[in-house]
Amino acid sequence: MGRTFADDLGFLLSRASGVVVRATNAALAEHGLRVRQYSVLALAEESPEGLSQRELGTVLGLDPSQVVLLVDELVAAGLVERRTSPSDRRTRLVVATPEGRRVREAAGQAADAALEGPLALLGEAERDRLRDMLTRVWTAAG
Amino acid sequence: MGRTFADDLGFLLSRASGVVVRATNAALAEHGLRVRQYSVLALAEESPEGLSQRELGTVLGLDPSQVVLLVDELVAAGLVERRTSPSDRRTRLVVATPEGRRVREAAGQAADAALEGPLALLGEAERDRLRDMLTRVWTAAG
DNA sequence: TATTGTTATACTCTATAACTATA
DNA sequence: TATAGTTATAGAGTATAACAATA
Repeated sequence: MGRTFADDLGFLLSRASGVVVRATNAALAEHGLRVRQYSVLALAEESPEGLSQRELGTVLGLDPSQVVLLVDELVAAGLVERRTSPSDRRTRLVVATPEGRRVREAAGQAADAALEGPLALLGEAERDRLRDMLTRVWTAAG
Repeated sequence: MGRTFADDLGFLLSRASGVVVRATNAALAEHGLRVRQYSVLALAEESPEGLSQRELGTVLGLDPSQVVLLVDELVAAGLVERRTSPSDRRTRLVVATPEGRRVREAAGQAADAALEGPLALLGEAERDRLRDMLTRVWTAAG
């Protein structure tokens, strides 16, 4: 079929990811965040009771030790707090603070706007298909 | 529309890229390569006259200074060589050696096989659509 | 002057192992 | 014995700036 390296889906995925992460980091900079921190904040903010660090790592595809450092940074910035789970004292629930919720809202809008550049050539239906396919890549890999 | 962070295309792209890069790196390890080095080798191997480092950086989305280091490593491994362009002595053409061509072939098969895990849930037609969309993301960002 | 490649440096991200506290 | 979190460390990836050689 005459496939060349330019058709390699692994390459295309990592290159597209690169441009999107760069654009998002640039947009998040004015909010004092980077994508990885923002992803932790966003997930915490969407879960009123908070998520355990283990759950965060599982969803994000990060090692638990990386989650610790990201949460440390967000705690230092006053955007999330660690609460010991009432049902299991090993578990630390990560919960967004009021300030964290404000920052997530503002940073989220900046990140969404920054995404419009790289996604400009994709219609809404295509974006839905892309979401679906990328989710299935994650599912198959797990 | 009730969008949550799990729908964020930036997040989905970077997470999918992560699993694919990890799987590919694991498969390339026995060939003494990592994905970035492999990508340079593959592009050089496909172009008999070689590509300039500038071209490599442009296609791969890498800074020229990063290309220098990757080519250094491939040269040290005997997989590519630098040739001064006859038409412009500033330009160094990166050309695969015979050994580089052999390694690219074997490593390419290993990388392709490793991709089948993460891509297992995508049919051939979907993969074509995914290639197309990811290429347009790159185009729009450039 | 502009472009190609190079060197240097700092920072971020990733991978791994060892350890603690709780279960 | 297993799980959640933590600490430490090394290696890989990314971002910038300054510079030499050539155009």
